[in-house]
Amino acid sequence: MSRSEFLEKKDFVQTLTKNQKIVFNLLQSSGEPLKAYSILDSLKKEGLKSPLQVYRALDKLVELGKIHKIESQNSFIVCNNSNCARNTAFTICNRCGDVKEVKNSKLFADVNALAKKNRLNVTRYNLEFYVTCSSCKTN
Amino acid sequence: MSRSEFLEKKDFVQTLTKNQKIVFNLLQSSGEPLKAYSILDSLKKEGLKSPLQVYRALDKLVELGKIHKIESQNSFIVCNNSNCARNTAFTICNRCGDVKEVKNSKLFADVNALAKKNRLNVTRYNLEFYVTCSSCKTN
DNA sequence: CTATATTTGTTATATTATTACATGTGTAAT
DNA sequence: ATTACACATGTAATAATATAACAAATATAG
Repeated sequence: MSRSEFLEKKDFVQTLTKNQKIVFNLLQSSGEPLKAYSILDSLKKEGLKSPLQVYRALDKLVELGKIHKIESQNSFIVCNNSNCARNTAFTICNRCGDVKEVKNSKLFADVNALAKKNRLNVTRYNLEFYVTCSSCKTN
Repeated sequence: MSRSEFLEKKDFVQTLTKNQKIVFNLLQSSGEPLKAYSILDSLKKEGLKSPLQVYRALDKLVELGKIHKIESQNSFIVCNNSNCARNTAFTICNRCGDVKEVKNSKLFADVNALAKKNRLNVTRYNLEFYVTCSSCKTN
């Protein structure tokens, strides 16, 4: 069994590689979305030197479903929703850009139902809600 | 009344400026998503010289709701759905990248209802369905 | 052990997007 | 008509985001 075959099996504990780990840890400790080059800057002290090292780790983490890319911001955030199946739903503040992953798993089921109802053969979806976040609303 | 005030009124026929027109016409005649620099290349003969000219036109057209940006592809496509209210829903083929705007207006209402149900104060949303398109499926 | 898959390192370069500043053009109010 | 303002345009430079190409190191399966 090749590594890639192994990784496709369902119940395994993914062993991240060195670079994947340090990128993932940074994203996790940050909690908010980070951009590739800001990750690179932060991880210079850990020995990362080139954008490609970061992008490779990010790509793999996205593939594994451990992080998500927020397309409209070119940023990356730790997955908050263990059942997401790589589906993503975010609220993004129009004003300050603050991003939160929508956790409500009913929503995910509902969107899947919508897709089915519309006969879309969907493998995955990404839903971005643009909002005015509560702290921006009061100011 | 300033131009911007005028433009905010509901029933007006937007007069696009020169650059906005030629960018919009290209997108319309293309029918498929185009990228900014490919638009620039195509419009060199019309006198466009710099990326900024294209980006400025694109920004305004997006703002007017006449085109949409497909975030995950950095591409732009003419709006197909006169009632979209700047909401967007696309299918994007995993394999060939082919993009189609979802026209079904019931879907838009349903997503809005979902947002309301989840108490998200949504001004606009973007929904990207990743699919395997029919022509990729057969090949 | 060794063949293979995967990860890493490194340099260079491609692609996407914005800043900054000067100039032109249409419209409104005086 | 003249001034003032908003908006649009032109242009050069540069920033930000992402990938290609290739060599070397490391892990895993057989």
